Amino acid sequence: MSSIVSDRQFALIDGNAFYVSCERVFAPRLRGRPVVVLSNNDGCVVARSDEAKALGIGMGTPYFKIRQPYERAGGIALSSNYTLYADLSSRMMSIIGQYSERQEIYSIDESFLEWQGFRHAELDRMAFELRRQVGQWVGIPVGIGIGATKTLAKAANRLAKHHPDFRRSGVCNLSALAPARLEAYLAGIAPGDVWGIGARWAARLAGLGIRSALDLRQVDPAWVRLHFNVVLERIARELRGVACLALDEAPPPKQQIISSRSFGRLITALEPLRQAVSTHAARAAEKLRHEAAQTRALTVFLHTPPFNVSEPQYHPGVTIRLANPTSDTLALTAAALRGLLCIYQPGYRYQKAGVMLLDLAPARGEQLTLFPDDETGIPERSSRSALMAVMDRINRRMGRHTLWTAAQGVSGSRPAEDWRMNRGKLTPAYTTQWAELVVARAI
DNA sequence: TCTGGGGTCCTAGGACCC
DNA sequence: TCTGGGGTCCTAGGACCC
Repeated sequence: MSSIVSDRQFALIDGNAFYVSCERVFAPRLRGRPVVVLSNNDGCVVARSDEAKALGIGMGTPYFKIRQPYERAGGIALSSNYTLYADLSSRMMSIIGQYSERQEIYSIDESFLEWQGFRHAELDRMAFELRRQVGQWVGIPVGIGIGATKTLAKAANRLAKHHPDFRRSGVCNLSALAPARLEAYLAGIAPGDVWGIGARWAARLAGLGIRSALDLRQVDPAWVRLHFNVVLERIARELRGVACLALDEAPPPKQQIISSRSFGRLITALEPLRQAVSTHAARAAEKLRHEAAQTRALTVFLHTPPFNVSEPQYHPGVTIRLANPTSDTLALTAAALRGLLCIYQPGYRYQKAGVMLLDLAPARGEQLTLFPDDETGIPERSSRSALMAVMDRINRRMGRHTLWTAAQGVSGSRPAEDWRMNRGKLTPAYTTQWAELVVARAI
């Protein structure tokens, strides 16, 4: 078997409990202990170490619900340190990229590779070497799954992490297995654990007698199309080894950009909402320029807390069309603040605000109207884009809060951020701030 | 007291066009 | 006796992902 040269194979490489592993690189005291990383505002659990999983901590659990027993059991909780995770991610991804001409970076901790024309023994050897190298160079443990389709590679990755036959090596190559063994492993995977199948579909599938990935592989794809849709049909075909999902090497241009945050406390007054909306407009505009794109429409929205039924609920949103496509922070801020005035109602306690940019287009070759609108007078366009370029450069070089708009508010030498989120358990920016580097001392 | 943020794809139905 | 056919665009809603 292992001497046969394979046709195209997909590998899925991902970091185990990635955020927790990033934290452990620089804080050895976290090793061997239950550790969770919390979402923004220290709200929900978004990453768990094996030890935390063993305590029964579920993914997405609101932290306040488990905090007391968890901490009593010696558990540690940390705020999300995205600066650190993004930096370690890019180091990990560049190592992974050395192992194939074709790589898709699928998320902050997951990457697909495509391999063609290798013997299975060579595939396995490369996978082991990759795993060893990422472990040694970045300090992140990874799991690797190999299969004939992306969906099978995902399933293999799951087995590499959870199944006793593969957990020790951390590598699972489903394509190298005899059909009967492959089917035996697929029989042990619940439909809801297959990539692309969520809780809703899993429940409906169970009602129709589909109780494993193997069952789904064996039903007629046309039947799946009839009872569900083309998305699930593709998943069923992929489980049969028919590749329906291609490797996406270059991410397609974004279709929308969102910036939003829950507040650290509920807010009723207009001024802090203006500051928050201005900050979201500025962040969204910065992302837009990073994409080399412009927008022709922007939505502003507010939310009252969705979980407290005794409070009056209100979640308005308004979309503002722009006469000229733009990526100018000042123009987008002005439009967003106009939108805020349309939807703001006093008397509610707001929990969240955000700005979405829709209808994006590449920055070059845009259609201008004959008539400049108030915020982006055509004669000023080129000096405005030069201003934005300078602002982005300064903020990249000197730090995020070096230049900002007055509408974001001022508090000392920073934006006001009265609405700032809670991040009480934040670890240092170990790899991106000189002042926060780890110092090793000889004893 | 305390429940994240940022995305994608597909479908159905209505408006509108030639 | 009896009202075409084919197409696009937009929106809302539903499902999923990490």
